[in-house]
Amino acid sequence: MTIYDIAREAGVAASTVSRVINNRPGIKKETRQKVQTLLKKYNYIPDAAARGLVMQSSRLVGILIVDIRVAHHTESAFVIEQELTRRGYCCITMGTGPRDEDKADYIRILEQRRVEGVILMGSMFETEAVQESIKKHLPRVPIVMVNGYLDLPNVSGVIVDEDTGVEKCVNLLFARGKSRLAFVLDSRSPANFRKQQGFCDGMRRHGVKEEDIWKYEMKESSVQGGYDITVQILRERPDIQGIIYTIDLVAVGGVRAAYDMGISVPDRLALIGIDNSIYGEICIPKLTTLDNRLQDLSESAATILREGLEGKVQSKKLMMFSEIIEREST
Amino acid sequence: MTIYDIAREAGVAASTVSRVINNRPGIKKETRQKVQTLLKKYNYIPDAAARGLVMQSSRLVGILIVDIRVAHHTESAFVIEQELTRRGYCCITMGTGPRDEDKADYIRILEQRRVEGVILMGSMFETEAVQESIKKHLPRVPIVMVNGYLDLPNVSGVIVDEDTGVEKCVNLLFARGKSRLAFVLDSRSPANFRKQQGFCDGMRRHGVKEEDIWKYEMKESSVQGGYDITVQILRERPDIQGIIYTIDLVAVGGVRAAYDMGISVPDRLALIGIDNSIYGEICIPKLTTLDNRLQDLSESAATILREGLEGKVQSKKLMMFSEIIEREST
DNA sequence: CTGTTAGCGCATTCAG
DNA sequence: CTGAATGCGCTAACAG
Repeated sequence: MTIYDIAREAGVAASTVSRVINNRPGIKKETRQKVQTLLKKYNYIPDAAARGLVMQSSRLVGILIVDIRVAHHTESAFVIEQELTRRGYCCITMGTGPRDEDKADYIRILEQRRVEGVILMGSMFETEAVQESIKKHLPRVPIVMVNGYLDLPNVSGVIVDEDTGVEKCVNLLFARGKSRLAFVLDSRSPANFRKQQGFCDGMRRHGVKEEDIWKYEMKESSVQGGYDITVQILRERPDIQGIIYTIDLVAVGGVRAAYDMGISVPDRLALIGIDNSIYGEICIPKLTTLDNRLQDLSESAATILREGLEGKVQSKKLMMFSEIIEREST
Repeated sequence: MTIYDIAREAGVAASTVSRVINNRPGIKKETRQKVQTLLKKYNYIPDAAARGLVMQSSRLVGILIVDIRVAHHTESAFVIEQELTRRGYCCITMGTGPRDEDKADYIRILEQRRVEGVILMGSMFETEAVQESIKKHLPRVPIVMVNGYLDLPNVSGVIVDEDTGVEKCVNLLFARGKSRLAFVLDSRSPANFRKQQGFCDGMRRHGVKEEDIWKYEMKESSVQGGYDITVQILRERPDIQGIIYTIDLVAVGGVRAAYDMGISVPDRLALIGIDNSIYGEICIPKLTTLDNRLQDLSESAATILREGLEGKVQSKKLMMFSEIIEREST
């Protein structure tokens, strides 16, 4: 069913049908009526591709997420999609997978679909390959990174100061009398390295010697992974007093490990996660966590992208501040 | 940058460029070389909309999810997207929101984008309005529902027998010596009503009188909501011995409520959730749960949709069997 | 082996 | 107020 089919049956020209569809003025009432009846009769819906072709605009926004199973990323995507959908854009979100070349390739796919704006979710997109792909394929399309940044004229970033946030966590633990601390990295994302940097800075500021700044890295970012690494840490360093994890999901595995080993939290061991996710509210004791304010981050990202879509200024770098939510594990 | 721009600079016709792009045979090696060099030079990527228009095919698959924040739905979407992307389709997933008219409207949006296949995630799409919208807008496009079904010639459903699954949960609790049981409904989806039905059937089969089949419904599907309703249940029925929740997320709220009220799990109170989600592994004690095998469900859904995309048979109804994973809460 | 022509479905001139 | 003609970027059929 095309406008021509409708036009023929209505005994008018295709352009008239087009005018009716787009509510253009200057159509006789009866003609408009007649056409509209037919449109309804055949459940006619214009082809977005054809319309986009002639209008030179797709009204499409791409949201790229490395892994849509990661809770805090879908939370963000939800907020952003809501806002942009309200503004008349059609948000298509896609999972790229962790491989760098695939992430870059999805930039190409977005060019192919002629998106008018892009959201990049998470610091995992802060890579050379992605940067090059943007330069190649989407050098003029407004792009906003959530918790990440790339130095390109059309890319904006909304980031949270997780480094100083983690430093504050270190301070909190010291204030609670815990000074022998470890840091657990769940995956090698730029954001996580920033967190680790904050940990090291905090420890140094407290006069801890370099060899007593304990850093651990895990194989798999999961509850089980958090469990395993925590057991290992407790074996290697029986006198440890506190652990900071890059992500709640992994920290709750640590809570369980402590429980199974008969180590009381927070008395003997204090635990802190990051993200202020639902996981931290489930476990017993409830997890102290660094709130990186993803909700606010996402809203800002949506706003900045909207401005970009409307042709306003680009390439902002917005910084937000994280804060500790102290619960039962410290 | 269009094929015409490339063609002009290469001194050939547009169709030649098109042939090179699509690896058509019968092009002189040098010509192909010359064109390819230019394609690379300008990072040329064909416009999917224009190509789709003339090829009468979009290679687009739509995945509709009511709320992308719901973990088990994104888990499913992840699996399906992986499979279909591997087959050369471009998956666009969108969050519809809970309102019935919005869900129906997204069917229209998918028609507008001329998708070639659709995944509907969850039983929430099992509504009159969605059914009508499919009849109106996508009567010929293969559609697969994950854990749901609509009786339409182009719609297939992969569903899990959660009703008999819940009945098995009832049996388990009776086997553990628990006979005074309650059922908690977290939201009014068809799947949840099926679960409740299974609960009632199971109770009746054990000779429980109708007035002793306790059913509760909550306002908000969340950990806190599960906490609140559990406190309420324990107040109203101090002698209760077991609770089955429609979803793990809510059940873990119940675990916490029991903990705070000093009620030992599972000795005095047994708790069961549904979904076999990560939440159940986090809480202490670990949650016994009904595994509805979403992974398998999703893989089957992807396979069926793929067959539909390839023009094979449609409108299957595939049933899978859930099974109890007993952990520490029963 | 390559160029010319036509048309996918639509919106937008420009005439009338 | 409406129709005919044109072109968006691309592929395919047909010539040559």
